[in-house]
Amino acid sequence: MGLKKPTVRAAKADPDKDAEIHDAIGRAIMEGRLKAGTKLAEHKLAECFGVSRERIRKVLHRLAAERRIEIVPNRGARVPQPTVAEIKAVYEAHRVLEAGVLVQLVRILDDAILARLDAHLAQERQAALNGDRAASVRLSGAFHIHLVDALGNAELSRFLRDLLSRSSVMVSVYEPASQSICAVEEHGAIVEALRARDMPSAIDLSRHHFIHVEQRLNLEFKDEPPSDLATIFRGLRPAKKARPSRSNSAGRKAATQTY
Amino acid sequence: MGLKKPTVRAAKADPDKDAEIHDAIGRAIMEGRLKAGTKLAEHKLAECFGVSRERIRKVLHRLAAERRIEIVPNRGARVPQPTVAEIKAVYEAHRVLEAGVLVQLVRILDDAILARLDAHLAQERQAALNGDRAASVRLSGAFHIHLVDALGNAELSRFLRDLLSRSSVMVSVYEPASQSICAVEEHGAIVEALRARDMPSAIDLSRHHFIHVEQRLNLEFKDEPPSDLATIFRGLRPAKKARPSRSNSAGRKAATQTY
DNA sequence: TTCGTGCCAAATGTGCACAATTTGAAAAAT
DNA sequence: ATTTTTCAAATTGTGCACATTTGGCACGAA
Repeated sequence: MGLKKPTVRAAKADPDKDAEIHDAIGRAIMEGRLKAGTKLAEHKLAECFGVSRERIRKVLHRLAAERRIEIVPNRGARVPQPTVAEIKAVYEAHRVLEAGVLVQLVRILDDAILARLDAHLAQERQAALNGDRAASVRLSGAFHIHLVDALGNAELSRFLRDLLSRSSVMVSVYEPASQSICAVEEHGAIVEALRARDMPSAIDLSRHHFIHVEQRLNLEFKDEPPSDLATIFRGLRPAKKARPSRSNSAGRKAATQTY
Repeated sequence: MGLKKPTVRAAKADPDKDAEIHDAIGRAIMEGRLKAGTKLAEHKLAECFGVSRERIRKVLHRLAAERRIEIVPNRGARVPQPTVAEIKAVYEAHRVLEAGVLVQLVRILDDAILARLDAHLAQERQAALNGDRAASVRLSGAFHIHLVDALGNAELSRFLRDLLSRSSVMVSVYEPASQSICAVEEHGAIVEALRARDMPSAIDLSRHHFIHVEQRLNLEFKDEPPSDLATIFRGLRPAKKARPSRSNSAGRKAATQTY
């Protein structure tokens, strides 16, 4: 068909195609394009991505193992619709984890780590000054990732990412009062407490920070209509009749969570 | 047992057969019967359990998603052989998590929780008095589970269980100096600090407790021959030619981890 | 109208056959 | 003797066909 094909007979043996689809669905959930409660029918997705049904099936089960979708036997997969209690549990888990992280961080803190955190804060402040809301949201979440990653512990980093990927689903159900710009200086205060090796203060600041974030959530239930799969995953099919359309329209809307 | 069969024609539609196999393999890893590095061939396992290969395949991929085995494409599944660095990371993660748990636990602590912890300590002391080593080991691990579960947070509880299931693989590779009876009174000291709402002490006691546990690990590499699948999963096959052999020889050797 | 019953379309679960890849070892070459 | 090449057996990956289950719709009775 085209001039250049990575494999002459692309029909078989695609080692990272699975990952591609996995990411596509995962991102669609993260970014709120797939509304909570939407059914993920196997053969519809297979059609959307132009692959066989079993490949979709495998990806779906993997996503379920990661708790990013829900599968009930014989009834298919859906985007989860978390309850208020579950949301609070995720935020609490993040809060508890971060307290432990801060305890350890005070012990191993060095100038390099502080420098990285300072650099990140500078970025956050700059974004706030520029009024760049998308960047603010992104950087605000990244702050907490920086904290865990500073410990260099793969287990802890992975757990935090799990929590973040789950909380992103939640903000699409219980929409946050998004006008409140994330409190950059709350992050700054935590870093200052760290610099002073003041562990109790750091923990307390972190705790209150999370309480503020939680308060911003609007716990009114938002019942949105399910999404249309074909619309969402447009342009990802490996070129059947329509052109591949280089300009991927996905990724426009950034994640809405605010930390 | 043999008189009643749940489904007369068990050939199809077995909703919890998957879980059964998943648990069987999972436990075999946890209890150290499956040595690190052992290859988990799909065909052999299918034969062992008397089911089709795809069922095994599904279970294997689920175990891989839970990070309890490793699957490399086209090369099959193996029981992981964690490095020293990975082991230390798991222990550190547990330590960091428990610090955060203690911070929160001091805040929400009430008499009911303290009573449960006291009851558990009584069990631990009793087991130590009786010289019941198996019970000591089991209860010693359960103590930390009690701590997280006291928060009533499903996310945190699940994460801790993940960590425990992974560290159990590790002790089978790097054998602990098992003669050292687990320090019951280190657990007791943590509870006392909690009772006094002395958060810094509780964290410090927990930290040192983990350091002691880590020191008990013999980080000399132990290269054991791979296990024989047919031997390990004997008596689980749904009776083909050989007798079901009611006396299950498995489960003799308890988990060896010591907290 | 409302509830119960039964049937049919659609979606999910599973076994099987075949394709593709790895591996181990024998054979060939340096 | 050591390295490279080749090939076959074994193992994993995948598409397809079919079995099973679910959910809704029509139909009829209270």
